Amino acid sequence: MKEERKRSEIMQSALKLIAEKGFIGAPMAMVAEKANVGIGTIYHYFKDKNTLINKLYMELEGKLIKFLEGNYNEGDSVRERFLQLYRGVLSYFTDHPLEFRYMEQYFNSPYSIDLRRDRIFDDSREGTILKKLFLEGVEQKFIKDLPLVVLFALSFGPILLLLRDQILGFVTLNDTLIEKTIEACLDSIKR
Amino acid sequence: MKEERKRSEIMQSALKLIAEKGFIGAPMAMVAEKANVGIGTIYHYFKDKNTLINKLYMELEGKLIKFLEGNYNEGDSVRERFLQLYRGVLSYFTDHPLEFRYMEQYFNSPYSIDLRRDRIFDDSREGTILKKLFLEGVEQKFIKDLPLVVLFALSFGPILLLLRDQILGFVTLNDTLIEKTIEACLDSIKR
Amino acid sequence: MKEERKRSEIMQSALKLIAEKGFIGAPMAMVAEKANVGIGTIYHYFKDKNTLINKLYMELEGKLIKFLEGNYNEGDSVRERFLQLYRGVLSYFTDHPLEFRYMEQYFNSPYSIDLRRDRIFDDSREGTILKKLFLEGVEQKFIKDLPLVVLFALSFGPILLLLRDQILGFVTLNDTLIEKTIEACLDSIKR
Amino acid sequence: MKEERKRSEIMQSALKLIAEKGFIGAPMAMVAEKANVGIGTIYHYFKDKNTLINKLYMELEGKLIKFLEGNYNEGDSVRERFLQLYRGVLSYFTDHPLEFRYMEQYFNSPYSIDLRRDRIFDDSREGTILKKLFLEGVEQKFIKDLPLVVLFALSFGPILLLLRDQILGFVTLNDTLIEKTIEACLDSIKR
DNA sequence: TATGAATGAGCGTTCATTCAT
DNA sequence: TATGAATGAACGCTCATTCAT
Repeated sequence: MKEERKRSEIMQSALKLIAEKGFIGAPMAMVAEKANVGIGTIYHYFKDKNTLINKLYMELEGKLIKFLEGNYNEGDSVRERFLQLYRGVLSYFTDHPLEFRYMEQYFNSPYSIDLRRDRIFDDSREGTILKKLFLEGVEQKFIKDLPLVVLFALSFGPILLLLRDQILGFVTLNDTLIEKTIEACLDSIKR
Repeated sequence: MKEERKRSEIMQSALKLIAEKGFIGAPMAMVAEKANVGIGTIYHYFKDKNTLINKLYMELEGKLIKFLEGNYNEGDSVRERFLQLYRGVLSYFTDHPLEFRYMEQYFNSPYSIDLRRDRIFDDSREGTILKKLFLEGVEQKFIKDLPLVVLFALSFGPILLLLRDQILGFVTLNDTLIEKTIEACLDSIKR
Repeated sequence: MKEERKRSEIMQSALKLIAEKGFIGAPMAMVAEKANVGIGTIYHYFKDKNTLINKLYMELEGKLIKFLEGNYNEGDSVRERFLQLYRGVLSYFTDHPLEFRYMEQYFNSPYSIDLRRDRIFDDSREGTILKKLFLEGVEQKFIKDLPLVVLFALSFGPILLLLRDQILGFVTLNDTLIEKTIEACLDSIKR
Repeated sequence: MKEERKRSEIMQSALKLIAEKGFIGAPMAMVAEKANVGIGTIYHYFKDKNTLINKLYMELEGKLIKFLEGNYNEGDSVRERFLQLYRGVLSYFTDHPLEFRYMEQYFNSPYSIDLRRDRIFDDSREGTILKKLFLEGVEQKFIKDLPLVVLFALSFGPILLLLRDQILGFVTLNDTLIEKTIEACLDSIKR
């Protein structure tokens, strides 16, 4: 119990520091301090900084996927499922800005070398869902017949950019704006 | 003359190293070595590493804008001008992958703190052009009536993501694919 | 009983690790792991690492002396007793290479500060035996009249060097070679 | 000029500290301090601690060999040449106790892994001289017909042990004692 | 008695920056 | 102007030791 608490506090501390100041701005000593833990303690739970960073990423990714799956209803129309995914990503990261900043930095760093975003279409559950949704849409002639990477970029490129702007304080997205935006995303992949 | 050459070689060296290995992978000593210049010399041209990084970014941005302006024809239709801009960004960064990697890293780092992307709509020439184009499109009822940031995200979000994938080797974009993609981008902002 | 087993396994573990990897290559955690014992347990049996190392040395020394005494026959001639001691040391360490490596490292480290080799002539049983043998040989005009340290160095210097070479794999000593070698050692102290 | 002085002071500092306190007792910060040099400076001259230690060893070995060669006269009889070598080693290390302690520790550590004492018979000048001397002695039926390693051990084992005792203060060797000792060493390899 | 999570001083090393030449 | 030797703060990480269970 207690041990899991320490592990979790270390991860929280790392999440905050790295999200706010980047990997360099988050020395292990500072992570330890913010977690109210001795430096050595971190090394009981994580082999080294690299491992901490990767484990943290994987945990955050897991949480995101769980959330998206919770909102995803196989019975809905393709259109509705797309809108639901877009809405989900936007609302999840709006509620979890640190996680957005962290994941963004993670992808933009050598840490993600073995775990590139092309994973998005790998055989993980998340990858499968998205891939199947795209293929189903293409088959129904609802979605343009373009490569998956292109469809992905059209779908999520704008959303990721907007989330960034929102988290940095350049926009505030209200509900009607969000609906208009995700409709626009759909417009770009719709036939 | 000669002095300008040194300055330029330092910047080239920094560009390559940082684009390929990130800011951490580019210590000043290595930048100097790759530029065939003494370490101290860098500090004659740039106050410190921070300054070098910022100056380099500004230079790269300037080159990009110049290129885009060269391809931009005020006489063209709004539609054509959008397509031209999209095409321009895609082709410029396809030809200059190091610059793409550099700028991407720059935005994703504490170095860009004072120079946020909201500059895109500031009073620089580039900002003005893009802003005017969006406003003109909205006025003509050709473009959706959405905030500029949203329109920007819809326009360039997909393109930036695709460029990344292409540079990392996950896709290869041929001309017809490019045309389809930029049409799709236009679809998302078109009424 | 069981407690003694733990103590003994800790010592075995320390012996192996230190003999093979040196004092630095044998952290307490590793000693504990190899002994299938909790880290804390070591500290029940030994005050600290220093104590463990010293106790281990003393135990190994005791075993060696016991072995040498077993082969030592007061009734033999001085000459025979010398040869028997030389033979004993060679055969004991050939059969116990880890113990040789351990003791060698021990003497060559700050750990042995309080327990220098001059002990060899102290009032321990071993010291007494060797001292008496040298003195008896000198008195019988069989051994050169030299200081005890010198006689000791002449006797055992070559043997220790050879053992080292053998354990490291540079020589293999067979029985005839051993006999020739110990005769040569005797030649150096013989009148 | 000045640069070479710093390099040399770093080596002197390392020599003293390591000889007196061992490799662990000589942290880089202490080496730097004793050399009146910044920590970073050490790393200009030596890639890392390992390299410093190895370079230092090689330098000390070079000095020793030079000294021994200076005292070695090809025209002398085999007997005289042996005595001269023994005398040389004894007097060199008596005058340079730190170097003795350093080299002793070096051989007894993982640092010497790639540079084992079997080098003594390799094709370095030193190795060649000693090897030739042994072979010549054997051929002249002056020296026992034993493997080189054994002859080496008989010759230098006692001397190294005695030097150790002397440096630690357990004996003081005067000239007559030295002469008797090296004669005894010769006795062990003489036919 | 036995455990191992927790600790933090201390290590080797890096690197942006300075300054005498 | 150009250099690179010199610096030391700061980093990631190790490990002997403690102590609550």
